[in-house]
Amino acid sequence: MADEPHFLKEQDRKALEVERRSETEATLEPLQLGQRVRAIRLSQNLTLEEASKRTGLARSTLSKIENEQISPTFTAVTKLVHGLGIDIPQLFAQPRSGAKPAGRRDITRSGEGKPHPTPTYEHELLNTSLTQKKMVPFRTRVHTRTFDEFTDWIRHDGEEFLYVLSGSLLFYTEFYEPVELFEGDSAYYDCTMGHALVSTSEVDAEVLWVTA
Amino acid sequence: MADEPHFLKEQDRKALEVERRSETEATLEPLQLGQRVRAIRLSQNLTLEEASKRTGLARSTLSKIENEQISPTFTAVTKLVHGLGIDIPQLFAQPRSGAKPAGRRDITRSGEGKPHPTPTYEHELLNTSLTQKKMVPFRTRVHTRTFDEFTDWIRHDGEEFLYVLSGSLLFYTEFYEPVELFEGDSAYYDCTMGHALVSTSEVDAEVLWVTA
DNA sequence: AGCAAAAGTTTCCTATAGGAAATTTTTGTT
DNA sequence: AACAAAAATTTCCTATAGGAAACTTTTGCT
Repeated sequence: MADEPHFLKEQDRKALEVERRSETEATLEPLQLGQRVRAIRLSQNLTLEEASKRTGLARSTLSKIENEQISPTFTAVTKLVHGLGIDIPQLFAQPRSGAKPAGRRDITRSGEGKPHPTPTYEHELLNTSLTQKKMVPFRTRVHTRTFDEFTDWIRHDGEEFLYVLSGSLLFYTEFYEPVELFEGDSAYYDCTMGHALVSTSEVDAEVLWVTA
Repeated sequence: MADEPHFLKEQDRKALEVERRSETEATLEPLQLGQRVRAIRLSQNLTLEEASKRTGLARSTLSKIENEQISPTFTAVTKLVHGLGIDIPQLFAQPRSGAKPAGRRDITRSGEGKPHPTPTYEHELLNTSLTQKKMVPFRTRVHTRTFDEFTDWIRHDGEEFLYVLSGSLLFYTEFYEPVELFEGDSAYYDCTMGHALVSTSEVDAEVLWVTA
C-alpha cells in the first residue's frame, strides 16, 4: 500500500509488513487470522482495551488471538465479527494456493456498452472486452408496455439478478403473481422459470441485469 | 412436506424441519452453526464417519458440533469448511437438501436489504431470503475518502461486477492505475487482485456489487 | 418381531481456549 | 536520557474443546 498510516507503533508496522508479505506468498494452511484481526483493529485506531470492551473478549485473549497463540472458538469469532464490524468472507478467505494471479479488469463507461437491440428490450452489454466471465452484466431499456408483446416466456439456463435503475415495471414470472418494481428494487430468480418485463412508467424503465 | 426423502432417520428429519423453519428468519445472530453443518452434511448424504475422514475432525467432535454441545475453534471451522466444500456465504445462509429448486424468486424492495456495516463500506445485502445463489448481490455506500483508510487490499475468491449508482469514486486495483468512475460506469474484475474504493464526490458514492 | 450392522451419542481424558492480574514493552514528555 | 503513563504480552488458573473408545439408537434384513 502506497502511503502508510503514520499513527502505528513499530510492532504494528511490522505486523502489517508480515501481513502484506504473506499475501503474495500464498501459504496454504496457517490462515493468518490473527494478523487480519490486528490489521482491522488498528485501522479503527482501537487499543486492545477498547476492542475488549466492544467485543466482550478479554484483553489478553485478543492479544493471544492476534499473535496466533490460540485458535479462537466460533463464539469468540462471532464476537469479534460483531464487535469490530468485520466482513466475514474476508476472515475466511484462504490465501490463494494455486498461483493463479488472474488480475483481469475491464471498465465500461456509461453508455459505452455494446448495443444489442431486440423487439422488446434494448440491451447494452457491459464489460465485453473481458471474455470467459462467470457473469454476464448488461443494462436494459424496457420498451414493452403490455404483456401481449411477448409471444412466449423468456427462459434460459442459470440464475439472474435484476436491479431497477429508473422507472417502474411489472415483473412477470411463470410461477408467481406479477409484481410491480420501482427504482432501487431488486430481484433474484431462476431463469429456467419463464420471465418477462413490462414498463409501467411514462418513460421506458431501465434495469441492470446480471446472469450467471 | 409432501415427499420427504426416505433415507433420513427420524432425528435428521427433525433437524431438517427446524432448519427449514428458520430459513425465513435469515438472521445471522443466533447462528445455529450446528444445525447448518448437519443440514449441509446430510445434503451430501454423508455419515459422520465419512465427514470425519474428509474434515480430519473426530466423529465425536462433529456430533458435538452438530448438536451444539461445543463451540468449535476457528481451526476446526476451517477444517469443516474445506472438508465439506462449504463456501462461507453458505455457512451464514441456509442450505437446501434434495433436488435443486428451479422456480425460485426473491424480491427486495429499495432500502430493505440486510445491512452489513464495515469500517470502510456500508453494505446492504440484497435478496438474502434466497439461498444457494450463484451470485451475491449487494448495494454499497462508500464511506472512505482516502486510500489510507484501508490497511490492506480487499481480496477474495471469485469475480466481481461493479456498477456506479451515484456519486463518483476512485477504483484502486493492485495491478492497474487507479481509475475514476462516475455514475453509470461499470467494472468487472478478478477479486483475487487487491481492490478498494474511495469516494471522490461530495456525498458518499453508491455502487451495486455482484460477486460470483 | 428379532437380530446384526451401521450410524450417532456420551463418557472420560488430555490439550488448549479464555479471563484476571502481574509483567514487560512502547510511547510521549520533559 | 529518564521517567511516568499507556498499551501489549505473559503467567497462572479454570473452563471447555477435541479425540478414542464405550455405549446407545437406528436401519435394514430375514
